[in-house]
Amino acid sequence: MNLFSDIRALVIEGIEALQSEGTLPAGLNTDPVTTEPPRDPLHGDMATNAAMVLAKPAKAKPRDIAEALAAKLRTDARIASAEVAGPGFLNLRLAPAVWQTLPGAILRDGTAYGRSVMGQGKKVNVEYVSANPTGPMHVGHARGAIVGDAMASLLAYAGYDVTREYYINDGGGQVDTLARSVYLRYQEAHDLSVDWPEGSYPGDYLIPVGEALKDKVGDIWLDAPEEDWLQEVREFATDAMMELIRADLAALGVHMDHFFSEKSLYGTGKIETAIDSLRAKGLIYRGVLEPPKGKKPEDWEPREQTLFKSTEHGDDVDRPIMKSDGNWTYFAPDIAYHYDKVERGFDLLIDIFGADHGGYVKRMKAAVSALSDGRVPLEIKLIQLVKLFKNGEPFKMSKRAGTFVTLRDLVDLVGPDVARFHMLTRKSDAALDFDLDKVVEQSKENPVFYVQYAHARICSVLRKAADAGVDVSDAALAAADLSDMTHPAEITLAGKLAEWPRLVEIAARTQEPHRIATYLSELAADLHGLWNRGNDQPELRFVQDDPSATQAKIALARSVAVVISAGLGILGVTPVEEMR
RNA sequence: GCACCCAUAGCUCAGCUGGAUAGAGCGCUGCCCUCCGAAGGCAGAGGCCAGAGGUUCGAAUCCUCUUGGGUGCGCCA
Repeated sequence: MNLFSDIRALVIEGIEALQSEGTLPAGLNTDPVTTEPPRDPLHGDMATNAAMVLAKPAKAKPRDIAEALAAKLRTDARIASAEVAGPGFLNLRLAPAVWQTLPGAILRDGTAYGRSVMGQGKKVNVEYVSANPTGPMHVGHARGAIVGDAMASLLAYAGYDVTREYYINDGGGQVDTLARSVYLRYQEAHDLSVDWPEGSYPGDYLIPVGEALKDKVGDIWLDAPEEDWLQEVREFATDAMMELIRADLAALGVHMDHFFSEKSLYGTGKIETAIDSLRAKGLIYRGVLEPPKGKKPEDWEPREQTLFKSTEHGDDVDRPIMKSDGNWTYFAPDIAYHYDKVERGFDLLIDIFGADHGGYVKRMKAAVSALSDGRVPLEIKLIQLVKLFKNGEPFKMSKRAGTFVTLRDLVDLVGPDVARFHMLTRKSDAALDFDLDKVVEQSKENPVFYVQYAHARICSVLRKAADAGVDVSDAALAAADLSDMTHPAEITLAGKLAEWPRLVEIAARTQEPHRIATYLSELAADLHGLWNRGNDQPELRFVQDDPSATQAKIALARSVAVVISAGLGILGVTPVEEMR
């Protein structure tokens, strides 16, 4: 059920009728024809641009087309009025009956109202978080995790076949550093005093890992050379870190379908296969790069290395894939990983990166373009940083002062629902302010509360009506007679509900889950607006003296609750039934 | 130096594959609380959409340039 596409279909029918009677020429492309909510409600319920986009190909004046189309549309029972306005807009007002049937339709569909088939079951891989397994995740990771997770849910709701994936960077030198740090904690667990070299990970979170290692192997590695223990400690340490990370993600409500290990690419020929695929396309060569301009390359010396000709696929310079010591650069396994994704048959790849990886976008897109011969698009979303505040003051994070805020701290302080909703209130390519106190405040300026409150209010009304003996089951409400639902405030609210399926498609197409949060805030505002009118106008209250009148009023309210539930479901936020 | 991202009300930000008189919250001004939940409500003032060109019937939206801010730029991932 999508009122906007229903009416659009009606508009297209009208255009076809005009074509068959010769008023409009045949063969017009109607794809650009849209039906959308008018900016000003005074213009009507819905507007179409049909006359304006058809004017040029039909070689006719927009207003003439609009008049002819209006005459056709007026014959349909669903159209109460059709007026030409401005440069050629056709403003439509829908018959009250159309609005009156909407809540029932929503209640029959439940939270599936708004689902779309837009994605056509296409396979999408959303890779997000992918934090290094060297320690607990911080607040910045939280935003990427939340945006990625909501993106995945949104695309699934819009009809895509979604896989949520995490790439574990467990193959590089940093995990050696991690292993050495754990080894030091292991020595400490045996009451040895140790020195922490530059660049190690001295965080407290490795103390229990060192203890656990001691419990597992005793003292066998205490005096052993590094080559004896490095490999095993590395595995032990990354396993421990991934356990930590999985638990943190679970606390946020994030659950991956698949964890992909970088290490699994080494020694298995997978990197070589991927690089060979590029070599077969003539994109791998030995060469010398120019030094970057502007930056002072103090120890720059021209050096021949193995390069990927990423400039063939839109990058600015070619990129090295092998270090001078013969090892792969970090880029090589990344190529192999994306090659694997392409081989797994995904139709669309989405990577969620931190903004500090912006310089990496072009080369990664170039790699996927080359590997898939341009068949598989790679979309990369950069997540801007989160600025933490506490009571209006910037909150300085410092490991030394003990004020470093981890993802787990964040969840413990504000809860997963508040964290998730607030992180999704801004588009992800803009920086976000997160005030640890204000996000839990219960006031209108806090959208998390405002939306939750709307849902709770509706639940409260349902409880009240049920206490009065009214049947408030969705089945009963869906069958209620809404022919008295005519007040503008009620129609406005129904109009907002009608926008939901359309908004889902816009959000999915633009891959911007924050639009869901924005919409929910608007919907909540309309609900509260109707509620407040009930203060002055008793006929607008949801609970009436007459049970059947109450059912009619509540059907509208309940359908708002259903859409809020659906929207919050995409965002991964629990709709609450009571506020305390 | 180059690349990418950002710039909308005093503040924080929405703004639909280009559409009509650019919206919300906060703050400000004025009214309102016996009323389904005042955890507020209604109304008002407040804009050169950073600037300049261009494309278009039509531009906050697309293109070019300029300015201001962020991020990144060969053997770290």
